[in-house]
Amino acid sequence: MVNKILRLNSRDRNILMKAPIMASLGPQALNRMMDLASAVSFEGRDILFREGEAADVFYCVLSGYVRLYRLNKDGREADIRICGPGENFAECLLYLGPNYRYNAQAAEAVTLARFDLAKVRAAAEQDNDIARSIMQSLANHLLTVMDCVANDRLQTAPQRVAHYLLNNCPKESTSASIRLPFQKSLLAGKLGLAPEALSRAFSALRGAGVTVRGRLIQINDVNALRQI
Amino acid sequence: MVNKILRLNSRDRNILMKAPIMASLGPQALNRMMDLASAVSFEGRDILFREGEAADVFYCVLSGYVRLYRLNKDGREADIRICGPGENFAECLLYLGPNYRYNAQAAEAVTLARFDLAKVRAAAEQDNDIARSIMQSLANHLLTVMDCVANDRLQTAPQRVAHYLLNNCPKESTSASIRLPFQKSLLAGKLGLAPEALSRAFSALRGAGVTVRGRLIQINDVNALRQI
DNA sequence: CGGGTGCTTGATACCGATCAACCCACGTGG
DNA sequence: CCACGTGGGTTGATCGGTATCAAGCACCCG
Repeated sequence: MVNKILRLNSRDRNILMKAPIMASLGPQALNRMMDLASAVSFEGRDILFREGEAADVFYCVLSGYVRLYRLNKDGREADIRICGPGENFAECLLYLGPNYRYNAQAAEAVTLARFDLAKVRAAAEQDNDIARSIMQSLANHLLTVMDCVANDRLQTAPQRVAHYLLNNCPKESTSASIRLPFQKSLLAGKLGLAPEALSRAFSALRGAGVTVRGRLIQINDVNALRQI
Repeated sequence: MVNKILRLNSRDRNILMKAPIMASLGPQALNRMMDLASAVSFEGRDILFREGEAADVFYCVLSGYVRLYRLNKDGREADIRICGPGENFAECLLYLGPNYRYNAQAAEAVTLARFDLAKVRAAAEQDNDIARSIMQSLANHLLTVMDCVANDRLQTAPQRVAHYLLNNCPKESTSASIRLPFQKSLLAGKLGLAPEALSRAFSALRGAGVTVRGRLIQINDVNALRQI
């Protein structure tokens, strides 16, 4: 497992500064947070941490994708969230219990910024900018996950896929083409589907003008998708 | 619709001070927040607000239960969260867009504490205690809703019910009896089930020593429930 | 060429939603 | 006191959607 902890190189620093949790900070809060960040990378399938382990750091993705998921006692997995570049996770532990509450796995090779929970907690106490940025992040994640619950409970597989596509194509366009940023099996998990169900959902959407070849998705009629 | 806005009476003040979002505050932060609170009550089935409406206040439940839910375009409803006494909701809008993101309905007669979003936001900027308390609340809700996603995706109806019962009976007990604090149909929604499915799940749990009469639930063997 | 891996397709089983009927407790009014 | 209506809950029958299992396919890379 390749996960040496390093200072951030200048390219990673640039990426990190554009991440939402950093971008809204004033200059000195930004410096303070950047000083707390270290870099770490993992290979695909590496486990970053497991549910129940002692939590001492939270992460912000610089490149690649990370899967947050739970296991039931039979060993079945359910994805809770997929985190891509600029997204942070486990920051909710800043003010909660001492253990991780889900598993995190690299879906591919990833580089991450690492933040010591205790140090960021201390920084947030002293700098309102940092506290505000954390609250924004928490509030955003909360709404995202609430959306997820509502979608799971209200939408069928083709509707979830249509919804995902609409959220990932330019607004106000009549047609669009999208390149998935990750494997279809990952998208399936994100949408709460088995890979087979995602495949069938794409077939069902062919009738609505959706063409799939590999990671490329052609949408002929965006409005037709909205009717699904 | 009975929803006159009043100063809190002394009984409501006592309840509110014990709510998690207030209980962790130091004395002057507590006073500051108590001064911002006003009281409002609704009858069962009243709508507190709808998705998309301009959001100017968030709430803390003093008595009764509130349903947060979404609609799909066919008008079907899906509950996102059920809030009981001491719980607050819509506080995530403190640092987000100007509109409510879900509907809120009184499941029965309720009394609520009302907080002006802008005033609390200003208070949080000045008082770290308040900011910390909000972060704790957000982090808690985030984990709760994440649990909800994982449970929806991993558990069958009887498992969800068993899980709910276990979370609501004293730890380390061999048997227990529970009185549901609300209607079964509300529990069904909370667990992402149709009322009929909840009813069937209870029947299925009879084999595991669960007896239901009205709102009273007898659990003969807590450990048997854990095996479900 | 051979063997992965990711994806698709088909057959089947299961779970829960839905619809409909019924039950029961309760309150109301004749 | 009883007829009636209402609301919450249960039960049964059916349907639809998705998981699961199994087989086959396409592509990449050694």
